[in-house]
Amino acid sequence: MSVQQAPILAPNCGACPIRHRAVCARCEADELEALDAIKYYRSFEAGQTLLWAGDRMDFVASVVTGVATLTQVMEDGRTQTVGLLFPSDFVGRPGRDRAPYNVIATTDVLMCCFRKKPFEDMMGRTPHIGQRLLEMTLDELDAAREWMLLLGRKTAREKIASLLAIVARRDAGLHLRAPQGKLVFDLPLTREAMADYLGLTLETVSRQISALKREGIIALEGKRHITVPDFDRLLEEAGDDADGGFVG
Amino acid sequence: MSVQQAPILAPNCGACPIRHRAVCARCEADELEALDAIKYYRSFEAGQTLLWAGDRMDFVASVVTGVATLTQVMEDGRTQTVGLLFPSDFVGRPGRDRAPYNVIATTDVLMCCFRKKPFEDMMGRTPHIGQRLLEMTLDELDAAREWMLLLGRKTAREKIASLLAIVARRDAGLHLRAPQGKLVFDLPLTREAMADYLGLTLETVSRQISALKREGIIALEGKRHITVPDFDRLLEEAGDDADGGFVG
DNA sequence: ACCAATCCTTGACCCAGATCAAAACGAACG
DNA sequence: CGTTCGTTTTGATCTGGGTCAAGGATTGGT
Repeated sequence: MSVQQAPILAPNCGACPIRHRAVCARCEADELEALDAIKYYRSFEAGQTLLWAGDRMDFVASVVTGVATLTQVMEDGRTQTVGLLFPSDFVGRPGRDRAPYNVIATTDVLMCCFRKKPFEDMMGRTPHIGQRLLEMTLDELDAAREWMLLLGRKTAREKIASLLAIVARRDAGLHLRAPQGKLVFDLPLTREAMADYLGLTLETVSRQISALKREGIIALEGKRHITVPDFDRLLEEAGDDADGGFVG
Repeated sequence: MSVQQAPILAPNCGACPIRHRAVCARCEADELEALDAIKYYRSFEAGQTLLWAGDRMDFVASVVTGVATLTQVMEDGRTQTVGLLFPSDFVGRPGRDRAPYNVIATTDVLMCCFRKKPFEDMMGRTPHIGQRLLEMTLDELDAAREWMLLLGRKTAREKIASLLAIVARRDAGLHLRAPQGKLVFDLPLTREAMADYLGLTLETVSRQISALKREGIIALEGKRHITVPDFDRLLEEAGDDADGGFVG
């Protein structure tokens, strides 16, 4: 929770949080400066809850490094993760002041924060930030709906393959283009966190990962370090059509 | 598909599509007029596909009467509905020109359409329409995430109860407040459409509805007409906490 | 080096919901 | 009115993934 100096922020964090997701071509120098003036950093440890559902939220932020989840919990404890936050993803909603979900760091996380009031003022003055925000929200909506298909209709194996494909893509440097061929990355989630995102139990996650490994679709070294020899093959297992899913 | 004169449009359709969802307090008279000038109506029959995924979409629209679904289909035919559109709901996304999902009328539907170009121009001129659109998109995102919890973690019975609760609420006149006590409405979906939305098979949907009926939680007359003697009881079955879910 | 705490894997068994099959119910139509 | 076609219900059976239980690995603390 310590406030700290900015570390190496390229290429994910400039002054402008909007730029985190994709370059905001129309961000003017003076706008960037204005944002610069109100930003601050916070870091969190793996496993920490950054924010509880219902908490007052007086800032918006974007992830600089690490991965966090948005998670919903029923009274009886059943848990569903409804979003994954990678570096460059945005948290918080202008105009709303309560967090709707638990936000949990699944690895160590560094966030770039802006107090909400000045950020909203800023939004009012520079309309294309609002436009960019609408676009990002539409992307998230598409991602959520893609995930609904996964939760409602995919098999356990397809679910796992889909998740691996998404993490691989995001890890491989935020390109929108699907990477080809061999790919190496670290899983930023425990088996349990994967299960919560996929609507499965951790045992099923473990079994399916073992199966994919046994069949040579992935290789793993330790519990978290994954090698995908043939990314297209993985996509086939994911049951995605053609373009292989979303980027949200 | 015929273009026709405006029927009784109160309270769902004025000139301003933004007003459909909730009153847009800041819509000026001249803005409403401007929108009026570019709107037109289209009607569709139950079962008709209004729009195929991938279609070029040169308009935005809002539902005036009837219900439609947003549906995703995998190559092998597995189908998942990712959104329900009730009267006052908005379709289409400024800045994107392809429909991402099939849009299917599940009852006869009347849409109020605006050609995209003029609508976007209009948005550029009146920034609070953009703000309202962002807010509506955030609502949809919340709804999608609520549904992810349902798809990932709820039992078949809870899924059915949740869907009935949502339809009942929307049908009962678009109040945000949960209605109390007795409630009567018509299901705008076939068993199959319900199954596609809930991630179930139609047989399971049928069985669970029969079970709820047998236990007196609902009564039905014909296949579609439903009476809920005690709405709070239904909410309990839905497994929602306190406020009982979403409005999106 | 040992212990405790996490996290992960694997096995045995079970059950909610899928699948397969058939019959009942309307509504539309000659 | 009988026929047809789409929708819904119900029954019988199967199975993917959940549940329960036992051990491994890995890490960090003392």
